[in-house]
Amino acid sequence: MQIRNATDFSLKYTLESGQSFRWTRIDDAYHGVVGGRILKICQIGTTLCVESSATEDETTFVPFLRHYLDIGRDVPKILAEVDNDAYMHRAIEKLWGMRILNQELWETVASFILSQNNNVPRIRGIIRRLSERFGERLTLARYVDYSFPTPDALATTTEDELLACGTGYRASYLRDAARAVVSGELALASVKQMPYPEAKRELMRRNGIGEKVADCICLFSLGHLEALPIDVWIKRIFETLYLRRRATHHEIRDFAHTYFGEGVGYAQQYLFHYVHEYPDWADAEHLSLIKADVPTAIENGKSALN
DNA sequence: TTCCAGGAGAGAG
DNA sequence: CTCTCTCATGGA
Repeated sequence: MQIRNATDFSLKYTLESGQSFRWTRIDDAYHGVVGGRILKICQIGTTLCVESSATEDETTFVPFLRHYLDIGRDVPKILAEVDNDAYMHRAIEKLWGMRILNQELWETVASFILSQNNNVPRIRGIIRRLSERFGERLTLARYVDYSFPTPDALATTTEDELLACGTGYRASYLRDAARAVVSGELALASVKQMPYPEAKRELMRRNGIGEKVADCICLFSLGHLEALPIDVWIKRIFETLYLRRRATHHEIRDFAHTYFGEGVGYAQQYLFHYVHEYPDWADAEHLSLIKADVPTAIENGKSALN
């Protein structure tokens, strides 16, 4: 099956920018599990070639996948709105086509609970072991993978079995969240209907979901582009490039939202991935890109800073 | 050995 | 409100 006219889209940057932990590149094709089936996707120009382990109805599958990959949203327009300085301009230019996924909600909740105080390779390993242990075996040709465990599967297991997958102290957070979904105390279907502030607040009622994880869920699953997950990297980036001083999360949030506007989630993702792709992100040459623009940036953000 | 990773919670001040 | 300490794990 093919998806045509995927313009201003990069499969590589979209799937390798730390928002999903489930995709593996083999040669030029990405293999992953979405919605209980294995997908194999490769990009040739503006065409995506897709294979599925399930029998797909093209009339529903193509729109589903376009939504998952955020194709169809006018991302160039959003990027134009956050393109406020030479530094951001370079990030957009280098990572052109990167989009923010709309991932399945339960998987995103569970994955980012596991992400706290952890690194991407380890998070991927934990999720892989949880899926092997509690998910359903799937095959596409000779490729084998496992569906993400259902809330029920994780709610009815023991904490020791979760620990055996490498979750560490996050095991109880994960199991409690699974139980809350099963009991209906955390109503995922209704969270999907909520505007950003309510969705975030509802998610943060769970033990193990703080502000950053809630923002990741809002951004990477629910399409709330005004969400700004502040991890150690985003804090470092804003302190180094824009605020040029030690800053609290509140100050960073205030500045970023004023400076970048409604598309701050997209701006954040380009900055986050850029500094990972380019380890020299804060060298003299890079700092010179933004130096002339900083006073403007601070000025634009000042109304929110005091 | 220590430090770090897409942090959060509990407690103290 | 902010600051500090701890939490399990493995790779650098």
